[in-house]
Amino acid sequence: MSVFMKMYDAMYASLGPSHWWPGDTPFEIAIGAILTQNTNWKNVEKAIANLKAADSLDPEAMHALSLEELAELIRPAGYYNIKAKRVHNFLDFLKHESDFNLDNLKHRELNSLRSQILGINGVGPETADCILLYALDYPIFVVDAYTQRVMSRHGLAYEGIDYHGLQELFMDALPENVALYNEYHALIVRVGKDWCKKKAGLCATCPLKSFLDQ
DNA sequence: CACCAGGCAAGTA
DNA sequence: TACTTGCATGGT
Repeated sequence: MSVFMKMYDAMYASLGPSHWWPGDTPFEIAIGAILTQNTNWKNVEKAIANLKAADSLDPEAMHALSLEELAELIRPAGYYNIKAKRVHNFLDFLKHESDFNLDNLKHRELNSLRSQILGINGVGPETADCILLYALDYPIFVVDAYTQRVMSRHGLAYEGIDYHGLQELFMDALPENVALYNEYHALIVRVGKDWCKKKAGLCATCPLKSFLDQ
């Protein structure tokens, strides 16, 4: 068995299922992916609650809002002016490419759809991959700052490895499986948040300790 | 008070 | 290509 599967098994055995991505619909998940850029998820929840309360968590309704109105609703998520533009850019894309229906994107080939989504101003590799995996069920591995930190801190990747380098590491080693990619990323985030923090510490109780000691 | 949070684009050299 | 900076609220 590969190191990557052993790592997964160690985290899953210790932490159990993560139930990601939180969100009632694929659309809510996609919007959440943009709102959570460099931002605590708790703040995103407040923004999403505001959108729901305003009956605006809907592609057409949200697209009809002015940037000012949108910014005000998503204010708790931080960077609200720039995120209002980013969300609107994504909604423009949805309008023109899928008639405001995310499901209409699902028949497309992964790599070409990924390129198109990356073409949206404000959607970079992580956000695009979150949308593809968590909202559209494509088999793409999501990398983030936690992945970078957890892997390099444990000597499983060199410092400075870039997004796609890290992504290839996982995707070359793992079977192409949406449920596996989904849970794996979620587990890494949980380990990153609770044990492998920026300011070191807590390694003694880290779920990866037993796996690494072998 | 400082630091961090499920990034990205634009500017600079 | 490889850095640096702006964007901003809310929790610890």
